[in-house]
Amino acid sequence: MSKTEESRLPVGTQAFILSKMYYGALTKSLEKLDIERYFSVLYFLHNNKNCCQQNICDELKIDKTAMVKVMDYLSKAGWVERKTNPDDRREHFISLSKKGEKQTKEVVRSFKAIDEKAFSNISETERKAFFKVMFKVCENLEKLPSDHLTFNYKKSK
Amino acid sequence: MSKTEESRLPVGTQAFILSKMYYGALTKSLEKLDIERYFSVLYFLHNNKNCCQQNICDELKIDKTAMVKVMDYLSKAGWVERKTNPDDRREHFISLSKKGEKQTKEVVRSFKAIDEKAFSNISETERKAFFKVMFKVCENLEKLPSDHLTFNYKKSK
DNA sequence: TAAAATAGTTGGCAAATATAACTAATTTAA
DNA sequence: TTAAATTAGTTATATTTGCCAACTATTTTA
Repeated sequence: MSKTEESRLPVGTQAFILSKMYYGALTKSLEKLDIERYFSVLYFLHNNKNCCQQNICDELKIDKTAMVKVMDYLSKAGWVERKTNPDDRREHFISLSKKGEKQTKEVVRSFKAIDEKAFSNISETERKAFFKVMFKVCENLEKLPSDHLTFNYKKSK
Repeated sequence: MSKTEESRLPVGTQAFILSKMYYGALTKSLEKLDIERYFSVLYFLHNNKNCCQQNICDELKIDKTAMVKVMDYLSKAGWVERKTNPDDRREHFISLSKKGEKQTKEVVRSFKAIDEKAFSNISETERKAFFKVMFKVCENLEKLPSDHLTFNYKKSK
């Protein structure tokens, strides 16, 4: 199972595999809820109050037209509410509803439980170092020229 | 940009973001090719001879019905060939064609170039430790009960 | 104050993901 | 040793996602 440096998968591929397994486990552990998608958005909203859709798009690298559908789904299910920002009426503040707030606690618990299990045999030091590198890699990747990426403010033609 | 331990995203979410940025950059850097998808499969085939479709599915966590479409796409484009394994005629060995072999070198170069840039300001030691943790996390996640995951041999009902 | 940029929306299309049901070949276990 | 179970690959289908172009409303800029 262990790979040599030569044959190991590229970091992007390995990260994608990790995320697929992670969401498989997460979705399984949350199947009793009345929604079955977009848990990462709820996690984000739990930690970020008064953000608008574009903020979520930027942080989670989700396309803004996809975000409309996410919000339709979550507000229809009664988890989130959209409120126009009075100081910039283009923006819609997104907040968890009473129900969403309550249920999201369960979502966050599941996320943390799976993180816990994912790092079960890994020391605190190693885990911190791992995330430090992960953030650096993301920062580096953000600088590279990129295709169809998610925040389509301006078309490159 | 740096996160506290409390507010940082779950590892699965962060890995997914990383992979989206990674593939954005990769796709951009390979846009001159006559294919525009499934580069990770080609990378895998470059390092693994005489594998059948299921091997690729298992390693890259891709559903086997999706793999059929991947193989249709790549063989139609003339990059790969399917050959029945004479020792187990259920299996189709997948190999790179002459053209695929040649072009995949370019794909592998691009992967390695982006990995290089992704880890540009990260030491060799840190990088190795990072991948070690990444593999451990994947191993841990593999053990968890999981939904609709990709290798659907047996239905859990 | 006209032009440019931004937040969000809509509609459409291609691709990704998952399920169910199938064929053919091989392995297993009674 | 053969009937049952499993496996590799395929087909068909439905749903979701990702991306683009075009649009409205609002705010920023020059």
